Amino acid sequence: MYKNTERRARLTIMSMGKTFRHGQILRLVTDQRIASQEELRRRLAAQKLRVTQATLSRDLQELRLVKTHEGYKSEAVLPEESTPLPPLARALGEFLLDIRPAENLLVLKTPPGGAQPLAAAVDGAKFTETAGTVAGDDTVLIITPSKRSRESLQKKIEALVSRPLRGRA
Amino acid sequence: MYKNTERRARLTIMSMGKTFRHGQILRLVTDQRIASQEELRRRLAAQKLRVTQATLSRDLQELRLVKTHEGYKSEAVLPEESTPLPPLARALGEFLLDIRPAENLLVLKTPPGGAQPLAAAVDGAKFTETAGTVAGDDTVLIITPSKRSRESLQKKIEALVSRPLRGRA
DNA sequence: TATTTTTATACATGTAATTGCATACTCATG
DNA sequence: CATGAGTATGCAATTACATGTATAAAAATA
Repeated sequence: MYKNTERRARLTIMSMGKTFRHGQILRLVTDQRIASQEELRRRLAAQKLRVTQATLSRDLQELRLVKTHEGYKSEAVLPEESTPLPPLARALGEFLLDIRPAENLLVLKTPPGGAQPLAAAVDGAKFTETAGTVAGDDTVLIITPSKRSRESLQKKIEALVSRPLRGRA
Repeated sequence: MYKNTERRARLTIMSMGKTFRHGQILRLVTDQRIASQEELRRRLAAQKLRVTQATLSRDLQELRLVKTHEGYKSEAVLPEESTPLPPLARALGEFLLDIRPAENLLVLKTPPGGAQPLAAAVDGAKFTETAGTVAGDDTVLIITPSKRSRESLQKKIEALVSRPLRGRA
């Protein structure tokens, strides 16, 4: 199912609520501590997504989120707190040519063909500041919610660049 | 109604139908020369997949396979041709995972590969607020002239998402 | 262990998706 | 322009989904 659960979103108006809701659940769950399905229900309701606890129980199951002492987490990332930086540091070292801030945007320049892999690495790092990334051939555009968050992100990236990768950061 | 055992079981049954058939069609079509839907029907029937020509006509359309002098081919590898634009509401339902406002930009997140079709649908809607759109793999960036216009556009999109076209719980 | 809180499920219901059938449409030929 | 092969589509029956309600099961607490 979903995408089959997997990959393919169902083409239905009905699932419109479901697909988006799943995305929201993932977002809520990853940046804050949701202690119960009831709490999650309230959070969603606060943004006009009104469903019952029963539905959330099913959603969490489909999303394979499990409850831990710190809220719901993806079972996949449970084993170990992923390694966000190494891949990014390497990608930056290999591709980054320039960093150009622009208000709430951060533009990364690379040699031709380097944008996609670098963008993938940036995505993989899952910075909380990034609202999204778009990559062309030699340019990666990172969108952040505000100028402030862009500055924060920029510092992190610059730190990775100036200090070549070494063991875990 | 059937006795539901488990949600996953149903899904499996479902995908065994259409999804599996689609996979078989792709396989057959890529290694041999299928000259007609009737021939395809016979080939599938030979492996216990019995459906009518009408169904195959629909399948081929969904798989975006077009007929050429050498049988059915994926349109993707053929000279470009515009794909019918899915209505925005439908595209949103199928792909939209999250909406992230950022100053005068609106970032729409989708599952991998969903950005292009969703962006096409957004373009098709011809909102007066959009100055332009850019799409990567799983991110659609909509640029608007101002924060104000972004807010306006955001509301319109949110309305399409949270409120199904036809009444529903 | 009893009580309360939280999560999972059987069931019913409303919708949407899938598919076969019959038939219309298309296009190349004679 | 009639014919026939091949393809598309309106309609109806069937099947599958999503979700709420009510309630059971499980977990946490007292």
